[in-house]
Amino acid sequence: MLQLTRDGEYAVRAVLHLAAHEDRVSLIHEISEAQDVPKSYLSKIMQSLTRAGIVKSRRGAKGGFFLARPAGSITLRETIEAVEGPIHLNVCLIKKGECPKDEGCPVHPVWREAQKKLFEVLEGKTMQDLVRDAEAIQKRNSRKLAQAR
Amino acid sequence: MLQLTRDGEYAVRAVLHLAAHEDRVSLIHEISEAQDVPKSYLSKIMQSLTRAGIVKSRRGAKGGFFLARPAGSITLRETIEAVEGPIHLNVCLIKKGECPKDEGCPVHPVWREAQKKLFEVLEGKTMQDLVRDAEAIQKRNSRKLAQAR
DNA sequence: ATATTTAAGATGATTTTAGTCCTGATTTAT
DNA sequence: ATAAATCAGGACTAAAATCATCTTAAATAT
Repeated sequence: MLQLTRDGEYAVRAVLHLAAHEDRVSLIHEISEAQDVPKSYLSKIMQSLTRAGIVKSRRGAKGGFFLARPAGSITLRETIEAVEGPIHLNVCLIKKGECPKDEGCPVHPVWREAQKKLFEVLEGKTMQDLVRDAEAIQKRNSRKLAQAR
Repeated sequence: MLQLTRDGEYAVRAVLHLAAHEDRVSLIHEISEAQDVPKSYLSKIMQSLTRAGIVKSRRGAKGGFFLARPAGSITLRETIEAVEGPIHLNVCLIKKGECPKDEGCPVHPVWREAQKKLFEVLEGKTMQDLVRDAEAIQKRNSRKLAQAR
């Protein structure tokens, strides 16, 4: 459907949560509540993120999740692909031979271009950027609220 | 899966075929063979394209399909959305209220930007452009073939 | 030991995808 | 008038993807 799945959306929310609380570990339960993601489902998402090397986990008491690397080095694209697999806007971009025409198809370069542009946007934002953006939005909203009084 | 479905791919092939043979009507059977699309499936695709006002049809002997408008006025985006419905890279772009955070979400503007970029690419190519591109590729390939001899 | 957490795998309901097939409506040719 | 050619529309289906849930195992802190 040319649309991000829940997997990708939930992964972004989870990593963003960890990025906003980089100083400590976060529990599945906590992330689930704060980010509005079903707990048992989130558990699967976190497993993928761990395997992808984006987050790390510690089991047992005092355990939980935390970023494996600085938030400034984790992009949206990386986070999404960790749970959804590599993004290919059209099957013809997966590899040679997926399209009958393949070379010789005039639409192929258009999809390549579209995907490149998409990647530029998704790679242009790190989790650190997004945490800062969220803070800015927060500040703007509370100022608005103060004015309304 | 953030990927174009067969519907969209087939629609593009079909409209491209009509654009390359704008002087006459094309049969389902013919398009199916030439563009490698299952015949009975293509029938559905053509119905959507007709309803969307991109192609016109005539029934009966000497009937078939043809473009409803000049190929230069039909974009890739339009063709795809005719069969897949409006493109929304993320559910949060469908309308307000689809996302729990909605306003206040720092990721939302990123998706808006990504979608804008995608639309720019898909709207920047008309069916006329693509037919010309295909001809250029054809010419280049036959020149290469001649050199190889 | 025990309580707390994540890891991994099995399972399942619902929706989407990617088709097929049949009947009917329309148009043209004879 | 009738037959032949074509598209229109709807019913149907198999397989895959989506979006979860649940249970058991493993690791860790106290």
